[in-house]
Amino acid sequence: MPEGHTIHRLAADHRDRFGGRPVRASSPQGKFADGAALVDGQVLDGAEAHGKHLFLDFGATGWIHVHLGLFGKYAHGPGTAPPAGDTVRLRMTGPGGWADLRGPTACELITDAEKSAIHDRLGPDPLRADDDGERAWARISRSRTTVAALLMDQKIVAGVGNVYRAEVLFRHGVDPYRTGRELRRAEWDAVWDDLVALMREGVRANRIDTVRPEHTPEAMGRPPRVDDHGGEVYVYRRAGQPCLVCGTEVRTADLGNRNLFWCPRCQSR
DNA sequence: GGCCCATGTTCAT
DNA sequence: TGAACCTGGGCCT
Repeated sequence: MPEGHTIHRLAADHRDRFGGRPVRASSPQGKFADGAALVDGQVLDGAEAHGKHLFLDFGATGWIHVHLGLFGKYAHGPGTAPPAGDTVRLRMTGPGGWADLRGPTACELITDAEKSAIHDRLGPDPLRADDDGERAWARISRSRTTVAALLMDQKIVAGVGNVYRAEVLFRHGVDPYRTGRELRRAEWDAVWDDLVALMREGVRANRIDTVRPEHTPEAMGRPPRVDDHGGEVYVYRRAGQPCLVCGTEVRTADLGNRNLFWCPRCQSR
């Protein structure tokens, strides 16, 4: 489920649900038992996200660093937690409710220095207020790598995943196989600004919607489509379906072991 | 029950 | 470039 918007949303959810008060922490599955024990009873001072990394601030005790990876999921709610089962890596509870973490790639207690090292290897994040696209452009504009690959590289831009990659390139008519150095400055600026807007909306709605009102199936006089991943999108996982804008079949290809989706007509050189 | 797939990353070769 | 890791849903038998 996770691209950057999910993680920023989780940070806000943690602040709202647990912030400023002691939490109970445990690891029903056992793999984070030591870390959970250290944090148990401590006050959650804050939560922040950088790209797809979540950091829970426990002051002098350190930070819990969570990365959901491809399979990780959070479930949370008010009141009493449901039965944990044997896959909950981390359970936090407090007066505001509960949160269960399953299947993460990373769930570890880290120091300030270790946290800094993570920030240092991440590029600017469209969802972090102080970040901008300059550092990303400096690398993109020199690169012979495809724009599609560059957008997924967390050292270049933090937080973009397979859905936002496909969708933002579609929205700007950029052929995913163009190289970074073939991208014009104005195109990158527009892509970055759009990522900021799309991902902010993603945090708000807690899903990825990218289709402009004038391109919805209804507005285009086409039959309605159903997305199986919760948002309304142009090309992501729509291989073989007609492009919402031009009707050409959406294409897919393997790029670096991930599925790429694009419209060969709307996104031509 | 088994198999495939998925909005991800790291490490070994 | 490929394998490994982590979980769950959908679809097949």
